Amino acid sequence: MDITADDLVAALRANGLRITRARRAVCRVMAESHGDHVTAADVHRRTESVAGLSIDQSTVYRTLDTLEGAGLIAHTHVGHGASAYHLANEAPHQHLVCGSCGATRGILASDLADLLTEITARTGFVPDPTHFALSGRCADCVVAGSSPGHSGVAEATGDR
Amino acid sequence: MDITADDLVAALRANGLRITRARRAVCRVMAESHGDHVTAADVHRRTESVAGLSIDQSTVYRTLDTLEGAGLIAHTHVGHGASAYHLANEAPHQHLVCGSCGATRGILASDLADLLTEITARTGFVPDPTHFALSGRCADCVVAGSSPGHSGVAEATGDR
DNA sequence: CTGAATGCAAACGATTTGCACCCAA
DNA sequence: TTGGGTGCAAATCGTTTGCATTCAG
Repeated sequence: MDITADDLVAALRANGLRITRARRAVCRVMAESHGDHVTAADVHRRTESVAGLSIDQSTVYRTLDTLEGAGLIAHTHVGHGASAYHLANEAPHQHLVCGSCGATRGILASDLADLLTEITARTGFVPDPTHFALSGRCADCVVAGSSPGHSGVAEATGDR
Repeated sequence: MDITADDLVAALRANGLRITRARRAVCRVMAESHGDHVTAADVHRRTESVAGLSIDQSTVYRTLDTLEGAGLIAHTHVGHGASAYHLANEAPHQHLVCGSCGATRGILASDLADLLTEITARTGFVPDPTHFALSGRCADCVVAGSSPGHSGVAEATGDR
């Protein structure tokens, strides 16, 4: 059930959108990115290597936007830096970003169902865990790193 | 136990840092901001009205950075836009940002303890709920707005 | 007196936008 | 043919940085 570039293109066509070289290239990159998160810059870079053609960065943004509008991809704010785009058919997951080493891992939203329900129960707010990352410290850094909880001084969170 | 501008200044002095007009002004603004989140731009604007003196935006950033380094304030990434600074003595809270109306509210981190513990248990990852906001839909927008979960198309999250 | 802080201006990365040109339908 | 897409360049927003000047200690 992996989505292919053709699936994406077909979906665009179905939405009455035009199929251009640039869109084909971005669809291809996104389909092949399958599984990991790519930034707009990544997509731009990859269209060159994958499709061997140079499309403008602004076109990449516009195309990603179009794909997102069509519900084919989604993006997540992984902290400070650039947004991460991924296929919309991936299982919804919360991104966990380590403030110390920068590592990113995901946890299935379904595994957080209880938590999310609790937030809703308590506040009426319905969280969308997929859209913003959650910062913290990964297991490795917790073990290796300076333990938090010292002189009442805020812990550096790794971003800037 | 509200922190005053003098407390902040004293803390800076205790850290061996110099007390300047700019720092005094930022301390005052932060102390008075007590309770809400202010952006660097807010601070800049308020130093003008509150202290009647114009300090450079870069100095505001540097000073906020200094205060943060001293553990006196902290900042949160409330989505797409500018970071929100607040006094470090506030109870740790997770920010909830409504993707529809932009409203922000907080939920005490202590209320999420179970959830956070669960994430750690499952992944080894120790989340810091204070540093990134969580997006979703506030109670009002859930009632009023289009219900999520339609044709498999990703829901607009309100940012861009 | 001396280095830590400042102001200024310029540079930054991510993203958006205006506009003339071009090509998919 | 025609307007939806594109490339290009310039603008935006939030933030940082280099450098000469200033001032707190």
